[in-house]
Amino acid sequence: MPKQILPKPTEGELAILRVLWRRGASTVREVLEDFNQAQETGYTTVLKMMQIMTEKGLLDRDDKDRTHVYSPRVAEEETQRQLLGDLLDRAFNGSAKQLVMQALSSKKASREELAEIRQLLNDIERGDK
Amino acid sequence: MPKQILPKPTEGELAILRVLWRRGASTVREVLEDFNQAQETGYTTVLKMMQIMTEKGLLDRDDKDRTHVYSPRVAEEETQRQLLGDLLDRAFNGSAKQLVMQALSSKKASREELAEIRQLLNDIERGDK
DNA sequence: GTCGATGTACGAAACATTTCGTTGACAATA
DNA sequence: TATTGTCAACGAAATGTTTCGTACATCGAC
Repeated sequence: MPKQILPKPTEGELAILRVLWRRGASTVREVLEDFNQAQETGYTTVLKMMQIMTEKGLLDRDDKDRTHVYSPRVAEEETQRQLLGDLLDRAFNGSAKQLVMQALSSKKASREELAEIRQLLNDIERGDK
Repeated sequence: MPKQILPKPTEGELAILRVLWRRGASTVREVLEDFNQAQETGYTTVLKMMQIMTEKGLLDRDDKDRTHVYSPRVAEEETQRQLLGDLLDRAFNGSAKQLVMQALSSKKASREELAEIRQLLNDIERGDK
């Protein structure tokens, strides 16, 4: 039983996770200040969410000092995979191809990025199956 | 002003939309029966959701007969684009490349599908930019 | 030690989503 | 016409998420 299933983060929870992934372990105030570049949010709002996320197992909390320090308990890639897989099932009928085609055609990717994707395609075709 | 912005469908709403996209215009009971292949749901639950979706503009309702007939007001591809773009911003920091790489590496796509994707890459590289 | 700033905890309000019980209209049929 | 089944409408309960007011503890400056 290598890994427990963590709940899918809500929209607000994901916003907090993104800050922690970028900054690393942080206090509530640090997350708040990062947030408030963009939108106004109250201190206790962020605190409460991070407390709930800790209960859910999404964050770890170091409370040995008075000012607690939170860190993400889930890796960014893991969460991306989870959310993407979820969307794949719920909106794309499980068709990865459709999803990728939409992502490529409707969104901007630079020439270098396209080349990297092409390289990945090569690896996949050669590697497995 | 060619097109109004429709709200992002919730999880339950998306499930209903998928039935309608697949079946075409349907009654509440038809959607319900489609649903109940998989999970048990009450009639009034589905009815209520479809009423709300109609209010939100996600569905059209033909109520000239006693049994109303609902149809999706949003195209499947449009909604896919919307949800994918949303996820791209919220979880992938806007990097379409990262998203595509995750989708390709973690999920199954057949050889033919990979070829199609490769073709699309060609088209993109040739066509624009 | 007192005061003000900063921190956590707690509980509830505000809001959205999902679920369903009940009611009254209508229709088919016995 | 009386009964039974199907339907839409309505309202409310149950649940989950987000927001924040308040209370209380701790720390540092004075």
